[in-house]
Amino acid sequence: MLLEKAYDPKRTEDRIYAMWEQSGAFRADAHSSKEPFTISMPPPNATGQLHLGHAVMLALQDIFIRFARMRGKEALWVPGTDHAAIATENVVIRQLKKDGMKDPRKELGREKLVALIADFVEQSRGTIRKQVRKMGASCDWSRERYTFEPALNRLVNEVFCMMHGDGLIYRGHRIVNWDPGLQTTVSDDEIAYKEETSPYYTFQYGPFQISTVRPETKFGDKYVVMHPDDERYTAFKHGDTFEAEWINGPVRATVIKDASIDMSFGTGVMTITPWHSAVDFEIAERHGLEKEQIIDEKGRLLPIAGEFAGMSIEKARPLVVEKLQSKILVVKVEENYVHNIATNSRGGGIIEPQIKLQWFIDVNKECVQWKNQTMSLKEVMHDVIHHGDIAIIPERFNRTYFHWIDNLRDWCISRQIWWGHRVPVYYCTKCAGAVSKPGEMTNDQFPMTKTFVSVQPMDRCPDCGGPVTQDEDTLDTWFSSALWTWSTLVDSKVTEDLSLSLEEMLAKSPDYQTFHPTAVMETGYDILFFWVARMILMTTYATGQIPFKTVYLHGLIRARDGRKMSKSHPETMIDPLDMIEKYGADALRLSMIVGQSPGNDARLYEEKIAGYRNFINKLWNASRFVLMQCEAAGVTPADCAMENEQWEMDALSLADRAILHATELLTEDVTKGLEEYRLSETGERLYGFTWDLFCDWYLELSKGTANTAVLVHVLRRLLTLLHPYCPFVTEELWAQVKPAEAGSLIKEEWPKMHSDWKDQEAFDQLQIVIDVITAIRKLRTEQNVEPQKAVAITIVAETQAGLLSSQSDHIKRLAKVSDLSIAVTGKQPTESASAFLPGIEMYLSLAGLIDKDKERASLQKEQEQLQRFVSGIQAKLGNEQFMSKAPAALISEQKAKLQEAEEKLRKIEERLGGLT
RNA sequence: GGACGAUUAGCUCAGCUGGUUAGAGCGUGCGAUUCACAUUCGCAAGGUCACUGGUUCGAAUCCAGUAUCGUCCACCA
Repeated sequence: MLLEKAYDPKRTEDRIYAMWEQSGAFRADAHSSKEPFTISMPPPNATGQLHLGHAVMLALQDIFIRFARMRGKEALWVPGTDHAAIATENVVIRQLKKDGMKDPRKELGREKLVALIADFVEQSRGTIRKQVRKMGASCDWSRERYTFEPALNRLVNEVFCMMHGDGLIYRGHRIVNWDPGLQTTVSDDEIAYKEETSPYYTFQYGPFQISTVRPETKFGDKYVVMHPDDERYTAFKHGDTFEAEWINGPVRATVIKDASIDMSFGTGVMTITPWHSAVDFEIAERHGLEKEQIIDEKGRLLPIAGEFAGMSIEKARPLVVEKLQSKILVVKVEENYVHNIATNSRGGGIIEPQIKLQWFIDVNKECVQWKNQTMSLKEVMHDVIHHGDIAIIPERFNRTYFHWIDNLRDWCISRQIWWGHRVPVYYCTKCAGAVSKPGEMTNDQFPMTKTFVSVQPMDRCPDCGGPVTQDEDTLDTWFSSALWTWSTLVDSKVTEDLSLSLEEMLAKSPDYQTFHPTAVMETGYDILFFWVARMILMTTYATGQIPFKTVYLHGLIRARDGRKMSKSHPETMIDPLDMIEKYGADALRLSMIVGQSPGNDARLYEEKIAGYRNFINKLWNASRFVLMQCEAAGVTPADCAMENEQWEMDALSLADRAILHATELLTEDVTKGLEEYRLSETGERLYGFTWDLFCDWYLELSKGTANTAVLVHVLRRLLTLLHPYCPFVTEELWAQVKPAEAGSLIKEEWPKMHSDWKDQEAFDQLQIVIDVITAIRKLRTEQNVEPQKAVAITIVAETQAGLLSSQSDHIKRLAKVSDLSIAVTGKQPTESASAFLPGIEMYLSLAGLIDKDKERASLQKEQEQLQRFVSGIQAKLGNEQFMSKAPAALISEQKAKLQEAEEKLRKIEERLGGLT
């Protein structure tokens, strides 16, 4: 069957994908005796659209998993989606508001809103599934998971209870990042600082001058803080009080000395607002100072603001300044003060720090058993990277990771949104006022409540039988994502049995037993902290295992000009689905892999994708050529079985022996490259081999003298090696050339080396033939010989005459030579132009038409290059230090090169002398 | 303020543990259209490897510093 002239991915990809899926090729077996190899797919948001970030991750992981599968491992790639708590709730609420609802949370209530979001997710989840398939991802769909499914909820609750029991989870009044717009807390890592220019005010505050960009928070300020060593203020002692005229009348203020104050900044004095600033909060905690709330959760001023109460901060700010001005307390205003404001990276709302009662994970408490020691979560996280249990690629991210751990504060895990795993904690309404566990509450300004932490829903207080209420908060979405590598491997059925402990559930889950820890976690470096670090934290704690052995961090895909692709600049956006439609998934995959090194950003643009589309088409046409050769020879490709035939290497042509040798080398390089996760380099190697050696030389050389067995063998090998990179086209072509007994390529075994087929000498000899042909072509072009015109060539080659004679047909055909004479010795024919290779002289005879100027120019250029080279080597060899210190092999190599170059130079100079 | 990365051909990038006459793709110039492919083929032009020092027999590669760009972290009231 003859192939179409050009490859059409649209007629191939969906069909091939369906074939793979139906054949069960993606499915892994927990009871297999093969070595397991697992990847957990970072779950895309359930409501999302596939973007380039997903595309690159799918391409990389698919290469890893296909390679592992072909190498005979039990390869499992677990797909899934994320409920993306804040993001998803936002999307739905925004839509409801668009549809006319004023306050969806209030109007619908918790249950109805959550049900609506669940419906929405259910509907849109199918989109991403389809899109993942479009990329060719060979993941095991029978094991698809969802971060918010009941089984995972059970595990989330279980881990929460364990951690609470170990005192690693506590509830406390702490300063948190509050987003007044979204009405929820945000973790430290989700804060993005934005530069802003605002007026900067300096006020008189008693005997001091204090500065701020936020006058509206200053109502409750009654502490002035300065550095204990600040000589300007030695007159003031810690604890001194004084009276100051302030916004709403006189206040009594206290002097606090604290070493955290930067003396060189401004006046070196500041007032503090502990309720609305993390730094101030810490100072207040250190000195046991009072804290007062000034701004409410909606961002409005509280009664403490007096006449300003109820106003939004934006509205109050100028009015407060006005009032201070009227009291002549404004010392100066700097209009264009540049500072950073904290915003929520999801949604962009301005963050207003607040003291709130929240749930935290204690990262410093030493109570985790790890490697027979008791450590804190921080220490475990540090240990597994430090001791190489987990390797990060590229390694430099270790430093970033350690730095992050060093600065890590307790993780606030509660969120005041409804879409997510609910905090599994219950409060007795009757036992209110009683203290449940000592140390559970950290701030005794607030009343205590009897608290129960429970995996199973509770409705009665076990102590008094009174009614209980559940905690209103949900958990940070990363809490459940942090369990992903193993929670997805726990048998869903097992989680329904509430009598089982976590340990028992793990023991009863064959998938977990077989496939965890996973082999490699592949994700973008931008979520190293959010996710990778937290998986390490939670998984080591909960299961006693590391979640993965290798972390492969890919870079960001940027627009052609290096900018981040963003919705605000639609012209920079590349939609992977459009690109698949236009160029095919294989081309898109290659364009994102080759030229992209781990941890580094890479630019993508359409021409690049088109370039790889061309490559795919090249491969297609090479296969088409091989099939045509088989047809012409009356051979069925399926019957070709190089491996089973006893080939006498000597019976093969030079080109055959050389390509077999090169194919073995290629196989070695690709295998090693993929083992070492060097995907870009390996992709380039395959590209170059296919196009330059196989197509441009071997196929050309085989025209007229095709050895179909070798052709088919090399093509098969090439398809196999390329399959992880471009699975669709290779699978499609495989069907045409595969051995009769073979199945689909996805299940094919990775090639084994055949050292018998190595023949370095043949390869080197072919290289000489290639060089001769190229040199003749160059001579032709230089001498303006018309492409169709056949020429006469004389070759004088002392040692290689035999080789070149044996290949004279190839030289004649590929260099368009009609009259080729090859001799061991001889003189330059008259009326000819010359070119030289080591030990080989080539003369193009062209009676009366030789352009001597061009020949001279060409030879002179080469002469110059050679002279530079020769003098470079001579200097080296004349250097005693070099001769005594350089390795012997290098010296003899240099000597040989020198001799070769000198000889060639002599020939060129001889000829140049004859030209003048 | 701290850390990390980048700087190699017009553009986008390779170049692993120091020894190459520094590579690729795209683009450019010239030429080619029966016989796998114009999504093609042939030939060519194009680089003092950001700069300054150092280590070394030898540096694009290792070290130090400088400059420019980028990213992350911290955040100053």
